[in-house]
Amino acid sequence: MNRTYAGTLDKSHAGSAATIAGWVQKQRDFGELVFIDVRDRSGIVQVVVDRSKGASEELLAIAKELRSEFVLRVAGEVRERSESTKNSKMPTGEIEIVATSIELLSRADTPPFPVDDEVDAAEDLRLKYRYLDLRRPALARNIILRDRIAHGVRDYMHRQGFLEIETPILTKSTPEGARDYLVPSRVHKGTFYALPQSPQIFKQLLMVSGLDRYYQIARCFRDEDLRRDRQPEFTQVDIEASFIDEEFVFTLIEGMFAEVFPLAGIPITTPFPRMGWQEAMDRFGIDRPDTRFGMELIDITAAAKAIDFAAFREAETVRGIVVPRGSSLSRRQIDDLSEEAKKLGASGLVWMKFDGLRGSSIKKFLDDAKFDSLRDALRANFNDLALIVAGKTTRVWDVLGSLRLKLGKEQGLIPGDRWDFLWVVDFPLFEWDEESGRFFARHHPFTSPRLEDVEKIESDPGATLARAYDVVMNGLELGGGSIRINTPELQSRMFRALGISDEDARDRFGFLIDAFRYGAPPHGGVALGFDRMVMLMARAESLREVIAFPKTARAQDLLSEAPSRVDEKQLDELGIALKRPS
RNA sequence: GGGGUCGUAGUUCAGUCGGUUAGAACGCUGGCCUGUCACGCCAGAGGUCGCGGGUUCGAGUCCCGUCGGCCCCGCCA
Repeated sequence: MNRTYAGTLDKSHAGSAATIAGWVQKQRDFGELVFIDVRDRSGIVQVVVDRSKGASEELLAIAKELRSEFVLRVAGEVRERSESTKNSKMPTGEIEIVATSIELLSRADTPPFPVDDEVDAAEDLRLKYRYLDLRRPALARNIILRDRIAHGVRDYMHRQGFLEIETPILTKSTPEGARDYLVPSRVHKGTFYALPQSPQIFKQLLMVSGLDRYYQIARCFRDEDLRRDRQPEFTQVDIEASFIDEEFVFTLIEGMFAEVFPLAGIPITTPFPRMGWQEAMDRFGIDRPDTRFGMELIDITAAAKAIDFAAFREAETVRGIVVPRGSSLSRRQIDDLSEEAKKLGASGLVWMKFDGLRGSSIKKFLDDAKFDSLRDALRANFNDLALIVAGKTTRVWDVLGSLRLKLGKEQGLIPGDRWDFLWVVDFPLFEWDEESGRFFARHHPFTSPRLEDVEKIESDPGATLARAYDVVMNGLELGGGSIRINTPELQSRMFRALGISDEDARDRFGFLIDAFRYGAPPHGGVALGFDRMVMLMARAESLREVIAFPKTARAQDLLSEAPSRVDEKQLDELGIALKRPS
């Protein structure tokens, strides 16, 4: 049976026979004349049954019986419509199929919501009936795009000589990092597998194995709370290669993006600009800067210290952002920003308006000369608004970085059709954690320090730079990676610096440390957030729009109703007793 | 864990200051209709106002609790 996709038909098929199969989008009954819009994954085409043009009584009877979402197969002849009946709103609007036979394959209950791009049904309903939601062309298009991108990635990686290798899903829990999803072992009662947060250790082992160039479109699991761009199970394009350096990774990824992003009409210019972590923080207050607009952070510590204002005098740094034409913001709006700043940890937010009135929240500390000196330091123009935060540098980065993004969106400063790709490099190797009073690995504990920084691991950990890199687009982290440590000696020093005892390290990563004793090549890699890539390319607002069966904000699958209770018998077999049976 | 917001017919929503029988549109059911594509016309069915409790003569509306969707903070090496 030669089936054609409905959406692919056009004038060039006029006069030829065609068979389509799909769902009834809409039936319009005129008595002796019936139109049926038939939908399949490619689109919609109009079928016509016309008694006056020779359609049989039986055919008409079937056509009249059709309801939304009935499944049918239609055979007929493609015909160009007369000029007056063409529909320019439909891609197939110039033609229709004159049915010679209609086979009713399946009836359907009235759907709980209309299967139509126009209608915004409640999200929980859409998730419960996901199979219906996926019939909607807009959503189906995203899933189809996802396939194209995955295929593009595989094709590219294969040509670059990479092997697609699967790694275990049932693996070992390695605390530190995200919370693990655990799977109890039946054979070894009281023990648990963990689902992988990423295939990190396995891909490094594959390098020790000499397989040399690995990639995988890998499912990863993290038991943390969700966001619109975070699902508990998600997909990474995971990559690792031996005998390579940073430049290899940059070129590889730029080449991949140059192939894949144009599939969604997004232009790619390579090579991507690079920015040091320090510069990113100083200019944008964040390690994944959105470079599509200005309003950068400006250091005004020198000018601010000249003012007799305690919060400035005592601060480690004083920095500000200048909102173009922001002097029109109301007191209320500025108060909201102030509150936002406090929520982010600022002790206060100083504002200055550069209109004729020279308004400021610290006006009583400012004479005209000092007001102007701050204005000059901020390089502000007439009618601009400055927002200034003083305090610890990391805190100031945080607050101003967030306010910058918020204002950029609200003030419409972000140009719509721009795609700013960027490498962020020279990350610090460690990050100081106030709470526990120790250093953490910023990326992960296998990341190599820069060669010239190796001695700082012990002498000045905070100043040690890593051979790590992130690829960022429009302020979104698309992926990150590093060149890894490949000697047991350096790895041990790293663990010690992190306060992980030899015993601990043995227990958690012993197999990797062991492996490194048997000849580990220099290697490194990167992991890309595949769902996020698809989301960007689909111009979707949420990851849920690009995953076939996503979970809710509370990590449930409303379709299958997972997670769910299990039989007492199943728990017994696993040697598990619930603490609070209910 | 915290904050915000939403929850009324199958769907999307309206519902005034707490007051009589809870409405609209779409959808659905039946009928008519030959060029529609948001078809049109006629008739009709359809409600646990998320759930539980409270205040009140009286609650969709007020109060408390709870459940669920979404967004944000924390969290996500």
